[in-house]
Amino acid sequence: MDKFYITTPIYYVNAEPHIGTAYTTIAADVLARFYRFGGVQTFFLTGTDEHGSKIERAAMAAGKEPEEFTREMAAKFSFTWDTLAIAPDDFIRTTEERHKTAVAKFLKALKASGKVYEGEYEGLYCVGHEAFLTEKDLDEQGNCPDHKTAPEKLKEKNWFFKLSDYEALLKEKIETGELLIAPASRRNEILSFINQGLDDVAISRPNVKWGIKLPWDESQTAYVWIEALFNYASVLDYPDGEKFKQFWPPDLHVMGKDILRFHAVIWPALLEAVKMPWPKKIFGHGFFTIDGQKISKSLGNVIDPFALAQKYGTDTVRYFLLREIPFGQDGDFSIKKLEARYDGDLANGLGNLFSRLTTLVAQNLNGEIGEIKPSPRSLEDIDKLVQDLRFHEALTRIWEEIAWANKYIDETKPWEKAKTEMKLFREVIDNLVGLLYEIAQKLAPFMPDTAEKIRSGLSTEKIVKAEPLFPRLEKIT
RNA sequence: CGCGGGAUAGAGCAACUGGCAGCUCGCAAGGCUCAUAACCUUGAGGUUCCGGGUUCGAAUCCCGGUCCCGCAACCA
Repeated sequence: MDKFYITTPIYYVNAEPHIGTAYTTIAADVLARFYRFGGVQTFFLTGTDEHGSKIERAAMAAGKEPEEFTREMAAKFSFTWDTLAIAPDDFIRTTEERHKTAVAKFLKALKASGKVYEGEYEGLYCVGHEAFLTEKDLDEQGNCPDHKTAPEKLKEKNWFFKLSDYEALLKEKIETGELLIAPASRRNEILSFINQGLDDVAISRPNVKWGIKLPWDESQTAYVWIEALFNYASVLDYPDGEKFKQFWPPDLHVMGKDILRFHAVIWPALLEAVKMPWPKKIFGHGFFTIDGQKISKSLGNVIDPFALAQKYGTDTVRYFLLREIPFGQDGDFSIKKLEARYDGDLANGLGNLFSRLTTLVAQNLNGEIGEIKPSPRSLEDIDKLVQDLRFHEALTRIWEEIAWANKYIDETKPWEKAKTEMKLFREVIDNLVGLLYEIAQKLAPFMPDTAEKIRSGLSTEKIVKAEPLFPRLEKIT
């Protein structure tokens, strides 16, 4: 592989970052770091989606102009990713000029493809919202839940994209694996969705002001989804930029399963229309429940990833999310589980092992070990697991090695050998240092800070007894 | 017959293409003293939701059922 272009979705700024968006972004960051360490030219993108009537309304509710509101929200996302040690190569906002100009070029190309036509959309229009609602939005009486009024049936003029023309092509490319959709259950879901028949989609709105105007019809703005998807190309300076030439197409789009359809159906069809290569792989991960309950604002169980990282540490949050839940499946989040992982895996496991080893070296070798010897254990299989996005298995493998090391220490009793058989003691220590150093390397994409502490702790001239990597929770709470 | 996921030890979960049913926590007994009251060993604990079928062999594949949960595109 000569390059790796990975993206998260751009997050809609009508809500603050939560545990779900953090999960997606951490997973993408782990992969980006993994490939970067492996010497692959890597481009990792995240960002914010800032147009649409919902944003207008959210800004109004906050008593702010959309520009100010979106700027503040984007900063909040960026800051949160920073505290989670997420290091994207770029952060795009759809209100930026570079995005708007790229989208305008894309829309022109789309129009020129002949796949766009004028039509009418009929839907349930709420006067209070000045927007269309879907049946799902309505309350039990069929009224708008916010305004308590019945929506009107209204027709509006839209521009449509002939998505229906791409049914056969989409099906073929997904079936042959030219477009990979993972995990397999999600792929099946998309295929059966396509088999039900695709309707054309509206790509514009006549009544939404906060958006990007259609180049050929300034009375309409581009529908946010259509425009937002294109961020993946606009960030690379589509169509002529150097980055575009180097990194297009995306190697992997990571996202929650809720928005897989947009990425696996509409997005490739749009690209086909303007003759752009398709992304290679699209992965839809699962959802969280919190203590077994669905995440919802009204239940008040929304988890703030920033606060979580503050309290438990960035690496703890990164580790927990990817270790606890098999990537691709739904899972449950709870503080209790996080603390159990912290105590069991991080403090008692990795942290304690590091303490044992550094103390042995400091006490018996005056902290001097010379060159770090190769690991006696092979950890090669872990790379493959990470490439396959099987993060929880990769971490399980690493912890098997930690367990092996603890057992090895107990069986070889180096504290006894240090008194009698110095040569054997050295051998045991060399093995342990070599292994732990390699563990740190495998761990680096997941827990960059911890990995660095271990590596630097072992590669100094004089090793000293380490400070606990993961202090006991009762001491930090 | 809208689509999908789940049901495995007291709890929480794992087991890619069928091959001795595992992990963590908890519980019981023992060991160790290098280590963050950490670590190691052993043990108890299972009808893998139910009923059929395929197979030398099924948690895994097929058929039928029960219960729980999510999603249902112009809602990002």
